[in-house]
Amino acid sequence: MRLSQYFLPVLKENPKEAQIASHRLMLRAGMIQQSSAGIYSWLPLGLRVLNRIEQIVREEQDRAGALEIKMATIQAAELWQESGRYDDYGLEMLRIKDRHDRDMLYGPTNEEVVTDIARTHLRSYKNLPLNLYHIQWKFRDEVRPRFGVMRGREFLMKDAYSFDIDKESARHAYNRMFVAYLKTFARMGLTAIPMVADTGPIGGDMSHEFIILADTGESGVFFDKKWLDTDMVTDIDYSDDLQPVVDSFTSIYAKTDEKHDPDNCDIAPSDLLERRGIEVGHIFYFGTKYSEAMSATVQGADGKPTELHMGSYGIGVSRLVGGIIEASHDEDGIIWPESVAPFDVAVINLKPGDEAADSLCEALYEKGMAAGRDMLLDDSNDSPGAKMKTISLIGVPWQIIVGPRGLKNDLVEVKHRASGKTVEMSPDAALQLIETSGAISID
RNA sequence: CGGAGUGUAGCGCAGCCUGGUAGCGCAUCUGGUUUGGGACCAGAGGGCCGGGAGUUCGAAUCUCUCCACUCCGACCA
Repeated sequence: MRLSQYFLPVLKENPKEAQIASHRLMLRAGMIQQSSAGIYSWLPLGLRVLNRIEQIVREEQDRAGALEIKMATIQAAELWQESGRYDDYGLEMLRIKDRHDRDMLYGPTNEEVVTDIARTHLRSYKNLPLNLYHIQWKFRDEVRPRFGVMRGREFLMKDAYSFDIDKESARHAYNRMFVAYLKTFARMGLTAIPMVADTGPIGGDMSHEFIILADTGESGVFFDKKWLDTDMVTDIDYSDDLQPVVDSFTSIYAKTDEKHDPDNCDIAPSDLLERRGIEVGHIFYFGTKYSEAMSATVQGADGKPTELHMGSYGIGVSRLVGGIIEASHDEDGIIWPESVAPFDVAVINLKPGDEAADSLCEALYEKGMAAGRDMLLDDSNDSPGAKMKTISLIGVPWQIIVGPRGLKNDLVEVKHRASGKTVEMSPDAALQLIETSGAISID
């Protein structure tokens, strides 16, 4: 992408309403624009990041054996009346009437719809296990939206729903999602700690929240300091027995403040840390709560109708955009992990109009694109200082700076955003770096 | 939903107390000069001062009333 042809409305000044870093930086980097309280439009740069995060989530769900569907945003009230939640859910649910005066709603979650799909098509235990997920916009009419996309009313969520014949089998589904979440968040460069959590209004007895640590987080959490040194990357294969992996992670103390009991906590006070955190995922098993209410049964091996055992597994996709920024930024702006960055490499032409600089930038840009990298070419006429500020603000991981200083010696400068390191190298070496971006060090 | 605030140019703000022709910085446009960390000079455009109703000769300013947004708390991917 050429910056001169892009839509990147960066702000020099801090919007007054943005109190936390991620909100402030998303507005300043031109990623989002507020539409109304807790509702945002995603501008080109923000959408790139959102899409990359969504894609990582999708890939890991697919690898874990879940199947992608897409359920509607608008749902009929009847299904919710059947489950009993139409009256329970409260004012958070946005209720709508259609032209026939039928009660509809904008889905805040999808248990009812997916259970309806399951009961329609699942007839035998031989159809199981099954895990269906979708990545769809939700609406919850929060009392107090805040922190930009971290607590919006409209938000993008991945929600998966597992169907099994019994609790033991459901436990396997739960473990697969547990491991999938470890892999998903690790790919985004996050340390997301699985914590024993309250099950909330949905109920159930097996639940973990995945929480990334941040001072601005809304959840109070208590955990063993061992977590800070725990490697969250797991390369276990789904064909292996996942229980030991899950056990090894869940054996280290970590609970949200709702579940933590200071008088009944089995680790030494000196090992216990209290912090704030951002909930980016939540998995739970809720048994037959919905299958019972909605008569979702299959025929078991004994020939008798058996209620489905279900679990649901959410990831706040749009919230992750803010969460990653909270975890990774400095005074100059965002520092994107390479896996979710909107662009891989920025080529910054500090002397546009200069024939040598122009042609070198073009060559680097074109070759980078040909190598499959997402390139951003800053071919604008902004001052050098403004260019450097903008590129740092939007957090492109690698910057190739082309200007008169280097040109004299036929060199360019390569800057690594995360480390702040800058080195001079030949254009060929820079090109090689582009092609292997992330795989080599600039030391 | 309780408490506290804010609405004036695209963004950030002043003016309001004490009523009298709408201001500043940034951004934008034109011309010129610049070019290694948010450039400089000269000029220009851009506003129903959140909406409505009052008081007044006269309202951004005073009164009432809606609306929107923000912050602090209780609730949530």
